[in-house]
This record gives sequence, C-alpha cells and structure tokens, in this order.
Amino acid sequence: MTTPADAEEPRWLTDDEQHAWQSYLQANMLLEDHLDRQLQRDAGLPHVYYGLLVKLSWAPRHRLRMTELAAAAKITRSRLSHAITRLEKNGWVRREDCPSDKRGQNAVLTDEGFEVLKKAAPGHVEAVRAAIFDRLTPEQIGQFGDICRIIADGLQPEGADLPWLR
Amino acid sequence: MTTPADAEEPRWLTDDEQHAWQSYLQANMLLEDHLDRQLQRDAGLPHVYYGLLVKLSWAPRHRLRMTELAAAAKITRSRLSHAITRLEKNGWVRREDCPSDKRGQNAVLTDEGFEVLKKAAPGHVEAVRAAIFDRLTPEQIGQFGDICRIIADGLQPEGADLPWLR
DNA sequence: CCCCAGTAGTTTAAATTTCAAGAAAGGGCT
DNA sequence: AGCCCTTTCTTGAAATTTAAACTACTGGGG
Repeated sequence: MTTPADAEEPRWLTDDEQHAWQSYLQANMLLEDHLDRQLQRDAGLPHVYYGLLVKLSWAPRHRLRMTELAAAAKITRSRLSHAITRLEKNGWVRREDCPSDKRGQNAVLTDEGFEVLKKAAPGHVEAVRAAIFDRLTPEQIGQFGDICRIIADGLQPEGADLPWLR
Repeated sequence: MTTPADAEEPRWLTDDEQHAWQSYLQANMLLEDHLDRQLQRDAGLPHVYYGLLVKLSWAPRHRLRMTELAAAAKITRSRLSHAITRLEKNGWVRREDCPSDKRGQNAVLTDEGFEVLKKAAPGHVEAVRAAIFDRLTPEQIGQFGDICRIIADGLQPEGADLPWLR
C-alpha cells in the first residue's frame, strides 16, 4: 500500500545538499553586500548597474536595445527601464531611438560612462579576485564555472540567448 | 625600470575566471528571481523573508535575538527590523522583550508562521532541487558546497559565528 | 485598408532595501 | 553616583525593485 500521490513525503535535501545550499545562500548574501558597498563607495553605483555598463561596453558601438540588454543582464525590462533612467541622470548612459523600429530604444554608453567604468574596473576586479578567485585553486575555478553554467542554463528560457553577448 | 605602484596594470581575470564569474552572476540573478517568484506565488513572501522563518524554526524555542537572526541570515539589523515588522503584520512572527537585556528583542515564530513554513517548504525544496541538485552529480554537489563555504568564510567577519545556528 | 494579437518599452504605485541618524540601555571607569 | 563609550534596535527618508497597467508600434490576416 502506497501513500496517495498528493501526500508524498517531499524529497528533502540530504546533509550534503543542505550544507551546499546554506553555504551558497551565505556566500551570496555576503558577496552581493560586499560588492555593492565596494562599488557604491568607489564608483557611486550598485553592482547591477555596474553590470549594465559592462554589458554596454562589450556591445558593438557601445549600444544595445533595451530588451537585449535586459536579457543579457538577466533582469526584467521594467527594472532596466528604471535603471537606465537613473544612469541617464548621471550622464553615464543615453537613450536613443531605434531607426528600424519606432518602438525600440537603444541604451548607449556615453564617453563619460565609459570613463567611469574604466576608472572603477580595476578596483572591482581586485575585490572580486580577493573574494573569490584568489581563494580557489585553478581546478576549483573550473568546477565553479561549470556548476554555475549548469544552473544558469537550467533556468534559462529556451533560445533566449543573444548571440552577440555571452 | 618598473611602472609606479599606483599605475600597475590590474590583474584582470583570466578566461576561465571570467567565464566562471559571468556564469555565477547569471545563475545568481536567474535563481534569485526564480525562487522569489516561486515563494511569492506559493507562500506570499520573498525568499529572504522565508529564510528568516527557517532560521527561527531551527532555533531553540523558535526564537532568536534580532542581532543573532540578522547575523545568521547575513543581513543588516536595519533590514531585519523592517522585515520583522512586515512579518509581524502577517502574524507569522511576534516581537518579545528580552528578559535579561532591556535593549533586546526576540523575534518569535508564531504557530501560524510555523504552519505557513510547513506548508511552503515542500514546494520550495522541490524548486531548489529542480534548479540545482537534480542537475548536479554528487561529486559536483560536494565541490559546490566547498567552494561556496570558502567564499562565505572569506567574507565573514572573524568570530561572527553564532554557535547555535549553522 | 482595417483589425488584432503580440512586442517594446514606460509608468505608476506598492514593497523592499539602503543609508544615516537617533533613542534607550548596558558596562566600565572614577 | 556620574561620565563616557558601546551595543541593540528602531525610525524616516531616499533609492531600488516588483507587479501590473498602459501607450505606441509591428506584423499578419482578412
């Protein structure tokens, strides 16, 4: 005699899984907090906003359609819209109409924004390095990347990739 | 002739490191978003708030000093204060004066809050499992836990641990 | 051409988080 | 006791994020 399907005992996490999960949650909280403060102090913007400038700097002609930028950064269009409004006030980014589609907008990294990025990048890389990569073996770095990729891919809507950004 | 110290070329990330870092950032964004939506839909609270209920449920007598709970959850006391105010409005948590220290407050998980937690836990565990552990080999789970622990420990203020929570 | 479902992006309000400041109590010192 | 510094927690305002509604445009049929 088996238990009814809707009363199945859930598959709780094993000890190893529980340990990994709690460690991840802690690492995450601490890291996000740490990097947010570092960037807020040194560059005057939160980590996610910095990430937007980075994506733009990688794109051809330093510009990207709003939807593409949102997809690259894994944030909602609404959130991006607010963020760009703020970055525009700072003069780091500029909005530009898309010629081919009247609905579209391009977010363009300004020269000033690019300067801010170049100024902030070394300190940020150093912070990331100190928090993560200087503490891991090359083997662990490989494992970390592989594992994160698996998780990210699993949560990714099919074919949601933008070829020109990785 | 060497470059002046303050003009050193920063140690940029290697390709492997860059790959790992971008993968992590994406996994993180997608995961946080996914779990926030799952819990908001199924239990009516964000992931961090759920985490607070979990910590309380693990504590003896289902209660914890504010500072201890904040440390366990790796959030600021200010953030916790606001969060508890909200959870209190929902009736999931109750504030209680600390007998031994008149400055202190205990956050206490109410019976109702515990019920909410028990109701939400299976679905949440399932979501975590589907997003992470069902996609990794046992070996990778071990690696993931080890790596996250190293990162978390590196960002942890010395001796900030609370013995009664892990 | 007109209609219509879908897409791009914005906007509003509500919720959450951050930041800086502040109230209250503890604890050591003289 | 009185003073000083620290710890605990809260508060209020500003910044950011979320959720849902909304405008404008596209593209495909009839």
